[in-house]
Amino acid sequence: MIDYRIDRGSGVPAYVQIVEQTERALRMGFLKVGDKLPTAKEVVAATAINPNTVLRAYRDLEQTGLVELRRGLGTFVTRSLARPGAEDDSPLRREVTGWVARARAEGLERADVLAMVTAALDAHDNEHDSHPRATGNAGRRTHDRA
Amino acid sequence: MIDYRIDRGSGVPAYVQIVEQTERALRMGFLKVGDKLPTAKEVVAATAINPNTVLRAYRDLEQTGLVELRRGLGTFVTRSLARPGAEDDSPLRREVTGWVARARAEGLERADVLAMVTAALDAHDNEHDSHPRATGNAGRRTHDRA
Amino acid sequence: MIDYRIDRGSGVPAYVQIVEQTERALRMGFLKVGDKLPTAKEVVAATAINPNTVLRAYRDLEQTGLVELRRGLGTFVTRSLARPGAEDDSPLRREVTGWVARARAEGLERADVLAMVTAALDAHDNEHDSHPRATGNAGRRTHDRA
Amino acid sequence: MIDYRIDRGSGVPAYVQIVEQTERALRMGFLKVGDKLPTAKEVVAATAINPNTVLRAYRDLEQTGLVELRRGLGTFVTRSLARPGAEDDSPLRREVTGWVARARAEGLERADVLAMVTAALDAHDNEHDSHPRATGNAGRRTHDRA
DNA sequence: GTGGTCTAGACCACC
DNA sequence: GTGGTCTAGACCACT
Repeated sequence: MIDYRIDRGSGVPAYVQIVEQTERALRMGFLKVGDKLPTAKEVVAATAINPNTVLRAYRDLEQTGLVELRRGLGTFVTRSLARPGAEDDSPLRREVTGWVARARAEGLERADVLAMVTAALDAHDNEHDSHPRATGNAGRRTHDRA
Repeated sequence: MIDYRIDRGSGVPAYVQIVEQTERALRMGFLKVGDKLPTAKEVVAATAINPNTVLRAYRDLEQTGLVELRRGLGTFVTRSLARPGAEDDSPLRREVTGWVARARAEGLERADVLAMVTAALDAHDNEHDSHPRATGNAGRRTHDRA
Repeated sequence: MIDYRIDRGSGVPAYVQIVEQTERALRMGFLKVGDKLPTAKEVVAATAINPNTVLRAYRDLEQTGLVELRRGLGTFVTRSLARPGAEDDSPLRREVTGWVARARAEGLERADVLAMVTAALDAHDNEHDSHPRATGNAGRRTHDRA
Repeated sequence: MIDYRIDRGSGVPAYVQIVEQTERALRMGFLKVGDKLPTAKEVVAATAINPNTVLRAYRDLEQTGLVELRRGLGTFVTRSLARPGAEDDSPLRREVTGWVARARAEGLERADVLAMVTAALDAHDNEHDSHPRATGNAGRRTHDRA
């Protein structure tokens, strides 16, 4: 069961954080079609945010076609975002796991690690083709934050 | 000169995006002590957001001691967040550059790449001690988003 | 300026009524691209529903790409649903105007008139082709109520 | 036998859709006094909604005096809403049938057709006296949606 | 007991 | 002054 972590004080709305974390779990295959999301009540118990805020996030996810809210039953995944190449045992996964371990061992913080990857993405996308970007973290569209 | 990219429609407040991007540039050494940030006017011209929003972000950065607003002159970096190990020509940088290129070549999107790194960070931090986290993207503190 | 009428006690959520009425106005060309919707405050003054309920409806319309919410400015139409054949002076419009007048003159209520049209639509769609329906008023998809 | 079509995702409660469709069938004479409504079980089989939801709708219809629930026997129509002028072979019916066919032939969708009629009703009722309305779809009273 | 709507009011983001 | 988020709590729809 996905376990949301809300960073109050990050300036990012709580419902956006839930949407982002859910999408990330879908991309990684941690959540699969048919899986049940925690009930609003469970999220409230775990995060101390308001049930309405959770429902707002779930409604957003429903409108993008990723989940389905079934009254009386719960909220269920209806679409996967899993990518070939991102599986748990793929070469890319194994490589990034090692790289992250080395970076952490060198004393880099979580934010440093993410900054390096973002910079690498920016550089790559600027050199190759279509959609260049300079320093931005902003997605080309909504939900491009990871 | 840093070039902000604002993703309207991501749900993340514009001023937060500016702060995040600035901190990322500081971590990567793209911005150094003494460097001048673009004026609010320049940012407005480039992003079509309101000057007050830019100033709000700069004020936040000033309060965390990263920049200094000098009236009539501009906004200047006063503190670096650069890390040894994250330099442009460090092994870690070279490795991540290659890894990102391979991931992109396999068809993974920007969001997939960031999701994989976040998952690797979560896994690492869960196994090794201090700051465990499960699925969260949220930083331990404010501004830990990359 | 569109003038929403909320039927409390119809069982239909207020925000759905706002969405339906807005879409209808778009189909009829009463609202055009660039037009401003009333502010939440104005709707509240006119209908005595809560501002959050209005915003919920506007958010829904935004997510279907019909309007854009601009903070500090208001809510604006971004896409038309106008159909050739439904213009104010089209033959179809003139015919239906006359027909409605005759129906009303014969003592039929508003609900009778709409029931007749719905029945005619059902009969037509059942005979011709693809998507038959019997008695339903329900749309093939969301927002098919008029 | 009336055949309910529930549009899940329209935002309109299922029991309201059943009530609306039943009233429409009564107005059109598709259901007559003494006719039996489908059992909750039959509706469930056809629509995949919960039996309690069907019963809730039938109870509403009973309270408005349109049907009678006879335990062990079923639900029966006790009052007609049929209107002279709305019969199957009336001039008005023939006219609207032709008009609908032309509208559909011109490529108008179901929702366009209903929007045009609603607009015509609004215009008519605004000009002629008693019950003016501008853009609304809402009925003067409960259950005035067609 | 699930999700869903609505209300009320406080505070924030943006123009 | 606009829309936006979040909270709190009441009541409803549905399984």
